[in-house]
Amino acid sequence: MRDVAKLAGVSHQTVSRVVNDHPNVRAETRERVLAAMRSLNYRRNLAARTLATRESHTLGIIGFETTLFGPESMLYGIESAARGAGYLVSVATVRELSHRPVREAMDRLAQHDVDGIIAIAPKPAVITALTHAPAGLACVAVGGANPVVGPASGAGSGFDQFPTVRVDNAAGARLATRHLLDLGHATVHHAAGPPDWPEAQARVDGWRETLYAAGAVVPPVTPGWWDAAAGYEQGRRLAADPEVTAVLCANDRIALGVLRAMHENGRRVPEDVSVVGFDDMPDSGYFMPPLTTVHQDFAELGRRALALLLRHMSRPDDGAPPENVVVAPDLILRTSTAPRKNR
Amino acid sequence: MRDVAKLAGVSHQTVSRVVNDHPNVRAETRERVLAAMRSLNYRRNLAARTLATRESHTLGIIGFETTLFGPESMLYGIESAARGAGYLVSVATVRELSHRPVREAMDRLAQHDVDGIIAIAPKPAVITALTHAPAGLACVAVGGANPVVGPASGAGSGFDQFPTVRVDNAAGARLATRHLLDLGHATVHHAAGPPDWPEAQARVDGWRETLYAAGAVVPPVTPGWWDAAAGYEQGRRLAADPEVTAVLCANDRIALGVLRAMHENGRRVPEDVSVVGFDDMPDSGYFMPPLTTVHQDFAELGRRALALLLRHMSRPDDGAPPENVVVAPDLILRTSTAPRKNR
DNA sequence: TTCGTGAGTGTTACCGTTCTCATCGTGGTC
DNA sequence: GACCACGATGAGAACGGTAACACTCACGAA
Repeated sequence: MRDVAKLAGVSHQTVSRVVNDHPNVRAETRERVLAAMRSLNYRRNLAARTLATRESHTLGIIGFETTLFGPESMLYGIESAARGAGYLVSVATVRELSHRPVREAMDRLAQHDVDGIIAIAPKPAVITALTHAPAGLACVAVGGANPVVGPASGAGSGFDQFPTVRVDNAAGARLATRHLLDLGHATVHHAAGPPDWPEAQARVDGWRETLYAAGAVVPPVTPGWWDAAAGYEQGRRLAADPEVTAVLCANDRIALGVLRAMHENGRRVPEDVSVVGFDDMPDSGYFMPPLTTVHQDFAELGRRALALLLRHMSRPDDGAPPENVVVAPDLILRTSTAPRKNR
Repeated sequence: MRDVAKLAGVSHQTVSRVVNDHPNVRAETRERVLAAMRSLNYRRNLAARTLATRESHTLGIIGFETTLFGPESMLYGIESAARGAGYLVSVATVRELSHRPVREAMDRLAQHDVDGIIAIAPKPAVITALTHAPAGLACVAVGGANPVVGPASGAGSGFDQFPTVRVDNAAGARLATRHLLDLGHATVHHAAGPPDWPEAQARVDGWRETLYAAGAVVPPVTPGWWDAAAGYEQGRRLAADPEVTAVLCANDRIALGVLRAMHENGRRVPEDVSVVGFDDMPDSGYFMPPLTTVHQDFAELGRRALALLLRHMSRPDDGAPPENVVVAPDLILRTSTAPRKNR
């Protein structure tokens, strides 16, 4: 910068003004500085800027060290939006969604002076860990359960401390369950996800609630995981039960496993059993049969999270309660669901 | 740091020595400084350190803004290895794998003072863009085609300029094709990926080469993409042709589409047609039928890339030719392949 | 004329480290 | 006893920007 200043015959401060688009610079001077910058191939040093301003123009993302479809897509949504806003994105992953690792990840990001953090926070431990963020470091949580509405969203839940963005999982489950009931199924079984994930729990809740409201029997739920292997296990159990005519799966990968288990047991989908997924992964339209599923727009979720973070950063602690954005999912009808057969 | 120095009754320089584990500090002094650091909850400011040392302890990753299974998994492999080596990882994605966007991504990372860059570089344009990296910025490319062996790997290809890590795609395709021929299939058809991706092309090459060596007919190849929709299109064509008894798919998602097309056309897998995939995605064992496929260890690829980058960073431009690591894939046998039926 | 005002510019300090070099004991060597 | 090497420490100058403030005009109002 000193060299640029010398070449342009101005002070380094004027160069700084040009770089930062400060209005009070004569057009001719600006031009001269720009020319000097070009000819010296000048690039401003962000480390120095960070040191002086305490703004790194870098955002941190805390993610789960596993390739789950949702988090991935969000990462891209966030990154591309961040790029547009002039931020670079740094990633810190955790092998386990518990307090300690998340805090370490946060410390690592904080040490690198990130201006804000977006945590992909499917489990409550992540949110509580976020509570210990250094003062002044803006955080947003994305994913997880639906915030409890009304006065019940008490202290300590995190929802009253951080802006959050999430999909209305319960609503998605309701949509899907309702759809199956409307097709004439007496009740709907559920191939659940891991019970300690609020997202999975919210889907259970939405499902159970809908059955209850319809006066249908609520079948028992067994704990699972998010992949096809777990879905297959659950599917074998469900396929063996002749009462089962409709299954809501906690995500598409589970549905894939269920589909396979049904097939192996000679239960045709959708003729004998209807199956619904959750997520709408890019290929679920090519399952056998193409999967009716609840669509979540993860990229949009990422963009919303970024927007929220940026807003939160610009007006730190204004006393207003944090925003909790909830995105509505919708049901994609394909051919894995059909009216219940007459027996 | 000044505060810590004052509290410990030493100079800031001594604090710096303690922080950096410099040997020449009396044990008792070190202890006093550490105590002061603890009581003031001191954390060193990385921006200042970066400014002084020109080392940011941050690595950049250039990725493709699409959720493809491989790149995802590599990201995690790299990140977790980088963490172990004391680096933070920043991500810059590109919407398009051409020169301009990649260069912009690189500039963005360079401006943030990354110490090195790992580019997920499935297309040659990425590598040529890397050629324009600022001097002294270490780069490693991961993915893409197999480096040409022997003197043919001429100038300009990039392989002679950057360390690279990749899976031997041609070998994987050979493995799979050989397997199908060994099962008695007269020839093997190929549901290809995008022809402008060297990885897809290398798979075509390995496949064609094996057929040729076996004296089998080499069926024509039509261009595709990496997803199930494209696989379905190709699958419909293949299913309509009674000559087709074995299909090698350029990846598992394509295989999913092919499987579905076969099913719709009444061609049973594996009884009538054998199908092999490529990648070994976590759920491909739950396709119908479970997919025989070529396994790639993406996480390992990421780790290797990081190791290479670190080595490259520590001894810049030693004149030695860059290393090109090639990882061998292996074939996972499941039930989508079977001996050819007698007709 | 005199003064205030605001645009355009320069001066100096400061952000929190590390680097280079100087200083001061201390003990071993000749 | 003089000399030297070395361990332990400190002082000051970078590193490359931005912030705060001072200064100089030109111009319009009092």
